Amino acid sequence: MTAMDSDAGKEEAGQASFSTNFLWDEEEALAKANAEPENREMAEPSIWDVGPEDTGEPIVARLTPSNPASIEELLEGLNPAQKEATTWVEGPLLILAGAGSGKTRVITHRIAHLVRTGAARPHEILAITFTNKAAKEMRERVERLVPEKGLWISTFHSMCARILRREIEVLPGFTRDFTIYDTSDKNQLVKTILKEMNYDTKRFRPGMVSGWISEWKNTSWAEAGEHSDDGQIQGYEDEVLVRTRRRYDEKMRQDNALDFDDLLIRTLEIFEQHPGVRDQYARRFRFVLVDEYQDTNRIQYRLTRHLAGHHGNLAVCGDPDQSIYAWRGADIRNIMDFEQDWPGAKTVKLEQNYRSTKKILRAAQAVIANNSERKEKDLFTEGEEGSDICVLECGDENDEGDSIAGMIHDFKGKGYSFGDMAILYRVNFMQRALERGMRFAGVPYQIVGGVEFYKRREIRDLVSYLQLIVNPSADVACARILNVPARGIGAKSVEKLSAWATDRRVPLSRACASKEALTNIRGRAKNSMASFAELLESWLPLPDLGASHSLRQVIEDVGYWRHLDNGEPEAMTRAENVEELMASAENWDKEFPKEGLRGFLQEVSLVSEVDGFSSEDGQVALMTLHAAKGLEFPVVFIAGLEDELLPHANAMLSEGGIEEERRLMYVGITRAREQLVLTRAVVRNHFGEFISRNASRFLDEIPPELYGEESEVEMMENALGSFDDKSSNLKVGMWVFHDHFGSGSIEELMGSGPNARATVKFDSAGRRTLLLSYANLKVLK
DNA sequence: AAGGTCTTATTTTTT
DNA sequence: ATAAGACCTT
Repeated sequence: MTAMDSDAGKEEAGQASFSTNFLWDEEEALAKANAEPENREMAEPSIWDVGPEDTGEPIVARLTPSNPASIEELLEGLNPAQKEATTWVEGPLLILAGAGSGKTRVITHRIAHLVRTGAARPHEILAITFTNKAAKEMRERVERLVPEKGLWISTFHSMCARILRREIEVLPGFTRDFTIYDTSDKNQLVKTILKEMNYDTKRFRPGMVSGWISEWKNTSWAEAGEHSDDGQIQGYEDEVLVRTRRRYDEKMRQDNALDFDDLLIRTLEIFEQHPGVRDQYARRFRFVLVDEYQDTNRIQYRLTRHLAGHHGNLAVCGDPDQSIYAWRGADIRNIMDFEQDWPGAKTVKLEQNYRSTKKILRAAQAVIANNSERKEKDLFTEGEEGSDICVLECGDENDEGDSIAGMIHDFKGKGYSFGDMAILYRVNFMQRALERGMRFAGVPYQIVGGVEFYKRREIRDLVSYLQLIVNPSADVACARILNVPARGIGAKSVEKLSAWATDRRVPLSRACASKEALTNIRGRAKNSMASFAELLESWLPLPDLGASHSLRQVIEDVGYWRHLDNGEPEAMTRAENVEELMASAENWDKEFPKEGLRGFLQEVSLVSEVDGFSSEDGQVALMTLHAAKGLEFPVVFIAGLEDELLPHANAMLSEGGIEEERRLMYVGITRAREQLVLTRAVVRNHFGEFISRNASRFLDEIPPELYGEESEVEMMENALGSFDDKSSNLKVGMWVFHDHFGSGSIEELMGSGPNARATVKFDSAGRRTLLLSYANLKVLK
């Protein structure tokens, strides 16, 4: 409480010092921190605990390597640049790490070096990664070098969630039992609000509005704060958006809920309004590391600033050429301007690539060289020349899947294992056809990301129950399961209940327990709501009894098994998923017995399935190019190399869009160690329509001498086979009929054999280019 | 209130 | 092509 009280009058000061001078006045900060006695009770250590405070002794005084030999050993096998980055102790450090240059190795060794030299105790180190998977991997690798526990290795989001669990109660309305709303919870809430405010949900689609809210938070809020849109509402659309957003924020507070953006924003708010709280963390983390720094946004930048600004012991690591999240607010300036931002910064470039063959690296560099705004770097490898890059031109998306599966079997025969290979693609919908190809050819595969486990209906239902148990204000969760399993509570009844609750600013779950709220509701719905309230009441002790106990209780009390056993074909899978959730809850209780249900829910909200990916499973990995960041595979396929797919059509609309797509291509190519296969489909089924597209411009950017001769051959072989040559009897100017597009005239004929295409001007469907083997055109004379 | 059929939008990328 | 939503019937 002391922190809050003494900070109350410092709001202005906190803001001012932020905008004028980022680096804190050290003495002032320390004096402030020391004036606030630490009176938080430290219960038994748990993963959320902040741990012992820094004693304030200078770092140099600590440099007492207990075992110089162990440091020698640590640095063995590092190249000079890697060694330099590893052993740099104090002050800002920028590590510009090209793809495959041993970046993770440097980070983990750097952490080990800090600990082994005595410069830092493990709990004084904060390492931030981009995904939970990367965090997990880094933790494992560090643990091999530093057995001590207590390091914080997490994503920005997990770190903030963790801080907020302790600190959020300084913000009015929130309690530490807050719920994390994910994207679909958020969409659900936005939709409810749009309806409540009588806006047209067709014109203002919930997904689009919540996207806008997110963008607003990461730009306007980040620049100008809470009131940045005051007085500048222009036109109806603006008004709808702004009013919806305000209601959304209000509702989030009522629900005691935070979305992904809020996790960062609220933490920042606390840091800025309550410097005392911030100081505790800033003093504790004497060394801060941020990985994938090129993909951090302005809010994350400011958080970093708050944590490391005091001592300046900040090491960031990244590669501007791999910045692929500008669409999500990542700001390349963070890394580009690092040296100006942090005076006296040391810069180390890691330019030796240890991953890919010469040919693969050359291809990657040839592509990325087409980007204009770059920080020059000279990536090189002493590795082998390697195999040619293979380009496969396929008939359609199924053909693409089959061809890739075929090549996977070929590679398997050449000594690669399935787990050595990955198929990357730009958009998730491509997954389906590729999956089909794998299944057809008996290739074992795993999808990384995509439709996530926690998004499945049965999982969401049960998680919603648990969320509601911990946080009775979580209306989105409540609305979701009020009638699951079916209890006879229909839309009309929910509407009445929620109107009553909204009027009184009372959570839905409490409304169920109110006689008054139920007066207008009759029959079965009324009874069900009342007994639902009783059920909730009976669950009050659950949060302290562990995740798996809670889950089992819920399943039993609501008869969830019976609900699942409804004769649907998916019933089995759903039951299996529930079993899996049970298993992960049990596992959680075993691993973190102190965390209980609350910790489990946090884990569930922040950990995606990408994080569960393991390369040792002997399965081919299927994932988007974005999900592949940070990974490497001996064999990489990149599918869908078509213009408007990669680069994606939508990306071309925004400034710098093409360049970001090119970086995405670069990321894809540089995932490959030995073999790279690029595929494209001439025709692709989109929304049930066949459309043909040109080869990606990025293919032309790879020097032809890197392609093998076999590329062309494979192309023909794959495209041949099943199709007859139907081009012979067609001529320009002929009238033809197409089953889908109707009648039209041939404007142009291209290619031959299986690749023969015709551009037809249809009477109603416009001009289209069709692959003749598929189009089945009938001549009308 | 629940279950069926018809219409409609859906596809960038993710913590 | 599919899934969610609207709309209709029981």
